Amino acid sequence: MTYSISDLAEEFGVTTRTIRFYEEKGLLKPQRQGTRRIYGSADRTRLRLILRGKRLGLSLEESAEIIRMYGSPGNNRRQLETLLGRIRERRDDLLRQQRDLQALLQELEDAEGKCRAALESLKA
Amino acid sequence: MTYSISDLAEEFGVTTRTIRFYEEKGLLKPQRQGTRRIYGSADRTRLRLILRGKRLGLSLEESAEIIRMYGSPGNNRRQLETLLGRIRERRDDLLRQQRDLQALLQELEDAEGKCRAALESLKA
DNA sequence: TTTTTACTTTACGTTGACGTAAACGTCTCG
DNA sequence: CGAGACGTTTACGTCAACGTAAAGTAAAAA
Repeated sequence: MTYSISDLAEEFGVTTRTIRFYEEKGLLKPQRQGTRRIYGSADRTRLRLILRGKRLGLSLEESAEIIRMYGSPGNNRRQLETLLGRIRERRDDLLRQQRDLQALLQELEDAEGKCRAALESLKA
Repeated sequence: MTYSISDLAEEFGVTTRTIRFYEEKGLLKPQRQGTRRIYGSADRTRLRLILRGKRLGLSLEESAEIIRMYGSPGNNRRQLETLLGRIRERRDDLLRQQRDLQALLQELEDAEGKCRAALESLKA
């Protein structure tokens, strides 16, 4: 399956400018048909990963790094070990983020409770 | 307990410029002692919330809104209902983020596995 | 064949979140 | 009393992540 740039833009709710920008930054490398960009399912997946990273507050550079982590197990030992290190760093960041998120959710729940209580007391 | 601007800066690992910037944007309103800023524990808490929001990828404006949610249950009915709506929107965002995060953690774990396997096969 | 429609490149503009530097007060320690 | 240490305001600079507009190409529809 292949997609045009506006197919992807529409599907993911971003502008074509955004997608071209990601390419400019080396995050996407679609095929060309003449001058036109043709995206395959791999490109589509990468875009999905980028946007997910964005929702998580990652920079494009960080998302790019994570994406590189998947693809290239590489074969050099030292490279593998640094990669393993980076993966663990990222994971620790994410675990901290998970705790932050949990706390924030809890507090929003409390706020909702207070809010509903206030509404109740208005009825009375 | 009270704090100077550099007390807070050091404690939270940010610059004083950052803290002044947050004030400029209306997120903090410390007491003044002459021209000096004096922060209380409420300010400190707000700063903590802002920085947590930042780690979660929230903009300052979004963090500001969430902070306002805690403080002001307000008393007007319509106000309370819109507030309740905003709270739920935010919560839905966060729940989505939680799923994103979980997926990313899973994938990082897989990547770690692949990475370790590659290291093993190098030993052999 | 003309006119849309979709796509392209190039390039300058914008916004959020600060960094950085200058120029100035005010303690407090030696 | 002079020198740091810490604070202040003002203002221009910077970087990421796009937005926006101009000017052109190519294919498809009227």
